[in-house]
Amino acid sequence: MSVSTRTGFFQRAYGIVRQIPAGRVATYGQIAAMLGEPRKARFVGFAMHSSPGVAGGVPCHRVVFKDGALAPGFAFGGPEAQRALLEDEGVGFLPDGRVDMHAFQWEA
DNA sequence: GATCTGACTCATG
DNA sequence: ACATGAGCCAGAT
Repeated sequence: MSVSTRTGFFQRAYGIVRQIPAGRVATYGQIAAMLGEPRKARFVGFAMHSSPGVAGGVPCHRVVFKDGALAPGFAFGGPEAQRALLEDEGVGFLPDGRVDMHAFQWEA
């Protein structure tokens, strides 16, 4: 039984998020789809909450809503901090305060 | 081990 | 355009 066989859905989610290059963002549903389970989009978010953090190799700040919006109130210190991190990586934001998915959504 | 909950998303009112 | 409901299923209590 390899680690992947474990229930560790979270662990697999981390694996996907870890592959998101800097200056790119992915949606929860997109990551879930990469796991082969597009219905578990919620758990991808949960995994981020429980994630070891950027220092742990999980740039959860690169994971956003399908709309390009950020998690309100649950992002590390607030969506503003998340936005700051993304902008620092070169991600552009729309006047609406959302990520420009049209230009920065990550494609495997 | 049943119940509740939830960083989502889609459909409907 | 915004609010609410429902579906999804694994983790926490």
